[in-house]
Amino acid sequence: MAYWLMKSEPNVYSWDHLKSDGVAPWTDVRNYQARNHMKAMKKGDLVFFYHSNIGREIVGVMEVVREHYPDPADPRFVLVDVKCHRLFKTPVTLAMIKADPRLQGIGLIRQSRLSVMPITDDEWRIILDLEQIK
DNA sequence: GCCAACGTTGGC
DNA sequence: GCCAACGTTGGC
Repeated sequence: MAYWLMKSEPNVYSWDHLKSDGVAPWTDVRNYQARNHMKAMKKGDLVFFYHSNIGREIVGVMEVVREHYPDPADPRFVLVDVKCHRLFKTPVTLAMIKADPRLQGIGLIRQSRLSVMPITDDEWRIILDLEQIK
């Protein structure tokens, strides 16, 4: 199983929106690198939900329930369907991630504009640790 | 194919 | 509101 992180501005589409939608397509990715990551996602993969701009924190974990299919709004890009898996007890903030020497290689820091990125097993475990610590 | 101009993302 | 990073566009 692989791990990922996807960003959304919570005033546009937040964790609570997904929670009330149940299963929903992840829309509006218009970057080829991000799209390629979406194409690599498999059913059952887990995905950190990051609130960008407002909050700047990982709020929970989603699960991929449908693998990539063409975006009807622009067939050059794709959608995946996701659902909420588990809400964090406390969000893991960007500040916490930046302050952790073990997470300096994470895409969230290295490629701050990328909205869909892979997360290594180590990074995944460290972030779950940070959730417990706070 | 290069690169300047421009637009977007997202942290601060 | 500013700006750094970086992707895209279009002229040549």
